[in-house]
Amino acid sequence: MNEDNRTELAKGYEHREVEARWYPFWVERGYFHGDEHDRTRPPFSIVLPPPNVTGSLHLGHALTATLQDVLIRWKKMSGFNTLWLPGTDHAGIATQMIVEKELKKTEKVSRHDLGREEFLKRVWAWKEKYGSRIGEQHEALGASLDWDRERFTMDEGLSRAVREVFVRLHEEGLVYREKKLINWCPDCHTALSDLEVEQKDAEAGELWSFAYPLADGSGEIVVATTRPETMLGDTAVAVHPDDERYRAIVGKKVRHPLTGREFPIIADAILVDPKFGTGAVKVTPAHDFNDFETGKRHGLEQLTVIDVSGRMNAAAGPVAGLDRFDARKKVKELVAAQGLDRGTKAHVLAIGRCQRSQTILEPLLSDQWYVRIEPLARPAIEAVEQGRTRFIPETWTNTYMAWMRNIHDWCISRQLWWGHQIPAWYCPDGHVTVARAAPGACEVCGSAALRQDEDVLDTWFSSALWPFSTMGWPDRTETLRTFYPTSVMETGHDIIFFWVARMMMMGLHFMGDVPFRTVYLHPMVRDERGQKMSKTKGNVIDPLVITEQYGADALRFTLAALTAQGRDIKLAKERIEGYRAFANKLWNATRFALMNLEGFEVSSVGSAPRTAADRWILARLQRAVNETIEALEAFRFNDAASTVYQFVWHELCDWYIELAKEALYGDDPARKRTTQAVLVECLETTYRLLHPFMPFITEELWHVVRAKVRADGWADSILAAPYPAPGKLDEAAERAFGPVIGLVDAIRNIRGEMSIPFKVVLEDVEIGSLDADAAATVHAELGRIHRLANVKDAVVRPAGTPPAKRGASAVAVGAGFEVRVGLAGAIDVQAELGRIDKEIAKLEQDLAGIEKKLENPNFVQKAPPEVVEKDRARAEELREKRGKLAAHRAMLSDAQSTPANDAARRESMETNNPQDPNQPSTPVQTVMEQVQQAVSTAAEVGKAALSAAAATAGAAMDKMMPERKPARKAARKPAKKAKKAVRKAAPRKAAKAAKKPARKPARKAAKARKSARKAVKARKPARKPKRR
RNA sequence: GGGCGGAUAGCUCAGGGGUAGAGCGUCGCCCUUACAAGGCGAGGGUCCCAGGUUCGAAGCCUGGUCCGCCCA
Repeated sequence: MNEDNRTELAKGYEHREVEARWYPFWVERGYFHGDEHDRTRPPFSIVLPPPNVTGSLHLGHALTATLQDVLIRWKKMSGFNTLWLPGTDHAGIATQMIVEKELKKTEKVSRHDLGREEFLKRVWAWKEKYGSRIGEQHEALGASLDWDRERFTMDEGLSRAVREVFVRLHEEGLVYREKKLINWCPDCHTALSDLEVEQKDAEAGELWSFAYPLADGSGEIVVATTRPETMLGDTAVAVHPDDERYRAIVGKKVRHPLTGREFPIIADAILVDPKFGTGAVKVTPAHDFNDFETGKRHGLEQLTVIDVSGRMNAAAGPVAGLDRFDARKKVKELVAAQGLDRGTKAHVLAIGRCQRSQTILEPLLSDQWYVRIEPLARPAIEAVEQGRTRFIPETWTNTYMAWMRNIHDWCISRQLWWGHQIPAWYCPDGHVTVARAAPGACEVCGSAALRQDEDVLDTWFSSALWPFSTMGWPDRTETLRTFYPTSVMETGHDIIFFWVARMMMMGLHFMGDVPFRTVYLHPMVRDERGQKMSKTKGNVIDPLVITEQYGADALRFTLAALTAQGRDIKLAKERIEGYRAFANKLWNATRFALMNLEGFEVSSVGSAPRTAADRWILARLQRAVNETIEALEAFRFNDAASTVYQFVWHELCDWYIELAKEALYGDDPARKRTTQAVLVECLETTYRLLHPFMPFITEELWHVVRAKVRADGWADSILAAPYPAPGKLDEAAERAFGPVIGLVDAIRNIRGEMSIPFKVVLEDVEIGSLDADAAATVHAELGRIHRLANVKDAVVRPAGTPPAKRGASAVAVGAGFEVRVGLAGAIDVQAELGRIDKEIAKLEQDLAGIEKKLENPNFVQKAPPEVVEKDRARAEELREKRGKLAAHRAMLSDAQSTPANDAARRESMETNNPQDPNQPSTPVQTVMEQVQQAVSTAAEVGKAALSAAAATAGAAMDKMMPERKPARKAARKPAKKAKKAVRKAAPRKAAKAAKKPARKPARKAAKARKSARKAVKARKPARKPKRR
């Protein structure tokens, strides 16, 4: 590792080089290892939701990995004994299908050609080959997984846990085998659980009616169906018991027109809706779930007419051997031929499809294994009711509860080869022996001729055990003792039923405690058009592609920043680019620091006291730390990310680094040293704060700075360093610096509005209307103000004194300060006056709104006193500001030059030979004339620049001068900025309470304006287009 | 059919009874020696609609429209 000697950085952040360096470093030093013997630190554990072993991670997995790694790294740095346990899932159906497909393609063989044993060998080989990709992807993302504990659901240990659970549940009567109607996929040839059935959006189908003749020849009864082929399996016709139309024929028999079978007309209030169709329903107990239940109620025959492949079987008589959909047509023809067709109507219906193959499922009668779920669900409901496990976002609690309370027995057998073979053995007499290991003899008859059940268990059956099977259960391991229950289950909300609910049930049943204290369900990641990512749509993105292009830190930060509660994530590459820029920003901030830390060592703390700027940034840092931790604790990843982002970019970089240059480039060694110390403290703390989100770059920078400042006391890895601790906020320091920021903003704004380039030094600047504290701060920080606003020799008036009144100036009135920028000869006084009038009018409108509110006795009496007080203060602020502006207006008005003077000035400008505008120290008066010329010309050509061409544009300018854009809002905007500055400087609540200039009118006035606008807009034909 | 969520700036979205926010994009200026993956400044809102509660509603309640998702 060469990280310890480098003390310089490349000009831009190169993620590839940096990211390659650190993962091996962390792994080799064992930072990811959870210590099951450590009882000194509190445990914090997460089990990684195991991805499908033969799959490849997509961005949903990247989100999972990111959020969990954020939690783990944060907790680890916060002193917890962390464990993040990785692993993969054998994903029965999916994997088997992939391998079968591949075998068909490459070797042109089916699994049946190979035989079970050989096929399983192939799957294992496949797993070995592709399973490693998931590891590489996690590595690229920086996931701090404890690889020593990596597990696979088909490992011997986990398989043992599966058998143990199955056997115990069987012993307890909670696992049973029964012949019932199940969802069958004719394509995958397996049973599915209810959850694996996808109800697609309503599909267009048709409702076909036909008549069953009564067996006694006394008439007919018309029934309707969406599945004509199943009529061959009909064993009853049902009507509603209260239906007068059919009362007389209930109990009679009908004769099947195609097979001649006779079966009864029954009355059933549950199945039949008399208002639907003819009010008579055909009943097919072996091919419809409702009919199955009806059949049980009435003791009807269950006649299976469709086989496991979806073909009509021998019992289907005239259509035997046909595919079910071909049979559908044929049946209609045959029935029509007998004159019994009673018409077809279009009908929209929901069709259940196989989650894997999208094949239309067939309800099929067969022997399957089930888990009796109600006894398991009850404790899982109670645990959540009692708050032993809580859901975040909370809204998922309802979803969980609703499903748990309405849960059906779980069909767990699958007619697959890839999976945990069911530990049940059958003797020739059909007795079942369930055992942990292959039994020698049938437990009923002692027969030794045993055959193991060929089916395997639902993959989710083994996943349900994941939180404890991975920790060594059924043995009572130290790992279980230390890390169970896990702290957080973090996964997508799409598997709340499949997985979360089942883990709850199994954990409670076998461990006697919930599997996790908190369930955080994250949103789904969609593409930038909001579409779900899927292989069929081809919009699946491999995280490796993104990490390669933008860096893992950028991807991680993006995902965290977009993870707000309650909405899906639309991932756009612009967003990732933005956060890559953020990484670069931090990189360069560090680069700047390194360039200015020559000779500085952490041990050599500066002797000069900290300045207001120093105290300000440290206070802001503490606030960022507190807010980040608060957000993390509430799983508000987006808030945490944006807090750090705002601090780093808009406070540390935009302000403090610029402020620091004053001292760093100055010649006061003590001040310089203090500044260096503060800068290092800010950066170093930022790295730690940011580390969980951006592990690579923070580790890199930490090491470089550590070497530069010889901080031998720092940990060997940032991951081993403590997370920044929450602390007391220094609101006084935050507030105290407000005027400095406000002033700089105000002057910059005047520059912007008046089109004065930064390079032009402002030589006539006066600061006033400060209170005593602010005046002291401004005095002390004047050098920095000069630098940031490019001002020379600004005059600070004594506390309480406004700037001197002087014409041809722009004035900004902010919260607690007033600044006058002299622009002799550069101001269009008339326009400036107009602007001020407008501004005053606006102020008055705002003021009127507030005053009206304050005059309302209801408001004053009923609103909380602090709200009233705030409005009073606001009103006072507005009045004060209005006063100042009015004074400025009067002064300008007095100084207003006559039209003749203006003309004379223009005249002289034309004949003047302009100086080089790039001369930095050109007096403002001269430069301003050139600027004006340039701007007025440029306004026409759309490109304002101080160019020689503009300067010599000559006579054309004369016409344009009057049209020159006035310095719009020069006074108002600084106020706005000042408001922002106060916000920046003060805590949000304090900022709210602080006096601030008002921009927004009271609600009523706003409403009035709104309706006025509305009236105007109403004339426009086009309304705002609907989103989406 | 039942349930849940969403509708806020051009886009993507935070927020949530007491001054409407961010990122990106747009416009103007600037290659000011940490960063052009940058700096400075600006513009941009019927917070879906209609009622109601309240001193005060974008937020709460009721109803509606549209869009998602889940369950049957």
